[in-house]
Amino acid sequence: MAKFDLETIRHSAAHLMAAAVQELYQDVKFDIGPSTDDGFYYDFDMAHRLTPEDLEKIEETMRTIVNKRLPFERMEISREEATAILTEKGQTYKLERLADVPEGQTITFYKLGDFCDLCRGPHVENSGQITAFKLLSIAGSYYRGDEKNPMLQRIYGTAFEDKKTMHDYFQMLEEAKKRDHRKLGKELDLFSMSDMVGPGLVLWHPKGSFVRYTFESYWRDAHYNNGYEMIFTPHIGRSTLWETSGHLDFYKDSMYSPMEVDEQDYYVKPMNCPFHIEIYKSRLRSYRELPLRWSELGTVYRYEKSGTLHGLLRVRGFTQDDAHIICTPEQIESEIAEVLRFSLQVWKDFGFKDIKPYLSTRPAKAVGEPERWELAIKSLRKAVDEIGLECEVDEGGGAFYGPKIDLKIKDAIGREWQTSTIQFDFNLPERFDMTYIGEDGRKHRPFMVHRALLGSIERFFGILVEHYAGAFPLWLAPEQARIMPITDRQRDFAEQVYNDLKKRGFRVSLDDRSESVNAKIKDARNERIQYMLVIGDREVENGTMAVRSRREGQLGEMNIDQIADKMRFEIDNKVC
RNA sequence: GCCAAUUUAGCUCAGUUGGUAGAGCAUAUCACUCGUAAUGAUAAGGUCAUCGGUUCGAUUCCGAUAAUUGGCUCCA
Repeated sequence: MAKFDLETIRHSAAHLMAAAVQELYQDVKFDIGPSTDDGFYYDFDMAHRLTPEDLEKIEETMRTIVNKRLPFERMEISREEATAILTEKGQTYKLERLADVPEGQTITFYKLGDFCDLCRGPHVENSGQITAFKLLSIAGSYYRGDEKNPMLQRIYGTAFEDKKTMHDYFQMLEEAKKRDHRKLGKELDLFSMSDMVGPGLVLWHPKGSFVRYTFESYWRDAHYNNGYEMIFTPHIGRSTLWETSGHLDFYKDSMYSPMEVDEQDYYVKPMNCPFHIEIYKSRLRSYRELPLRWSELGTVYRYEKSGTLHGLLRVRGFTQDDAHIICTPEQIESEIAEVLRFSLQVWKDFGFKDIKPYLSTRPAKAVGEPERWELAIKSLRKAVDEIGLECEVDEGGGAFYGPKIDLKIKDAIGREWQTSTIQFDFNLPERFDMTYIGEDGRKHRPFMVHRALLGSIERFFGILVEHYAGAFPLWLAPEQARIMPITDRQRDFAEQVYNDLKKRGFRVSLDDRSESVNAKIKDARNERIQYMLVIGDREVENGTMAVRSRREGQLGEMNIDQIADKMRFEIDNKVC
């Protein structure tokens, strides 16, 4: 059992780093140096522009401080004293941070060698107890996270209880690097982006498109089977639509500029909702036809700031697996429970087992009647309870237009991704004056819920690639098996096998290149092909093939019915 | 958008302290017919991201632009 918790070690390492930076650059002004989920950082302001080589120097200095085993000394001082010390040292950021400390709270400084810092603590006892640390990167960061403020230089580092744990962490990072969907996307020929087309706009290659086509088909079938209907809506809409929805007031910066047609402004859609609402409003609606569950794989375009784009995970043109549920207050509870259940089923089919819901409730500034909010939140809570998952609650974390549940899923190497979202909207039904005729013959305002299971198709695909490390399960794989005759003598039989498997509906290829078996195996491995069917003289004679599975290794000789049954089982059961 | 770094062949990368470039893989051709992670030979392939400046001369130095990467911010 470690003597100090990880947070304490990391925070102490941040101080250690700050002490080293002070030793090297005398004019440095300090901001804050907290621990994070993966390590720690410290923000500095100084004339010198840090370079990667500086990190080595700083690490070196940190090590000498560690070797000196200097104590972390805690000092309680008065506010006046603290102000005096910080003023004398010219630590302007720290002075502002000091002003944030509430009146009456004890003010503490921690001293490590010559470095003395306003800090709540706690820390390890001495610098010798920080045994495993590494500086990772330099980044810019706005003071207090506000882009109007000056940009400080941030150094990221990490620290662990011991060297072994740190080693494991870096191994995980290595693994993540190997799985990077941008790297695999190129290697496996799945997708690309082009300068000519524009940043954040994805080109889906045939293999990536096949995977997408396959899971979209699954998605459509699943939706029809779960009581949804499909709709299609246009990519552009007149400005009046976006004025009514409020997007032009609140969201204009993220929308592509309008195009003028017949003296009217048309905008490319950043969201599908207004179109779905217009379908709803195309005629008078009765309570008898509710709930309506309308889904669409709707492609939207948002002008994301250039610096935020990241592979498939953050793009400018993407397809939402959108759906809107329009229902009566009485239906809300069961509808929400059903959406949540449906989401979990979908995630399980893709091989994600670790799922965690996050509930966000009413913020201070919100639209909609409080009773509606209450009913909505109650239904969300109840749905989570029924499903039996532990839920984290972010009080006041909802959007101004409604509360929501987000789902976070854990991938194969333990990273969390925010994906599904189930959001109430009390704003758009008002703005568009959506109504239905109730049992009482009068007009009522329906409840509307936005919901995306996969989030964006692009982002979901990126996550899938990383989750499977490029080796798609058989039901999604663009190529399920490759037949490899050893020499030209087996060619006829190999072709026969190829045609037979093809006829049975499998996605197979025939590698009849004039290459060695070794070379063929190597290439198939690199392309993440699940089944390699090697055919030599022996197999021709027996009417079989030597099966090598990516996951299970050598499986020995099998005839065509056996391998077909095996693959069919894996496909039908979505084995991952 | 902001801070920083990067951009050389289809890919992964060397390289030139300023005299227009090189490897491996991939590709093509030929030979080889092979038993579970690379058979060999030959050939082809580059306005060194783009535009401008300095210079006798720029891929190299300087500036701008674009894209990418790591962060910040943003993600009604």
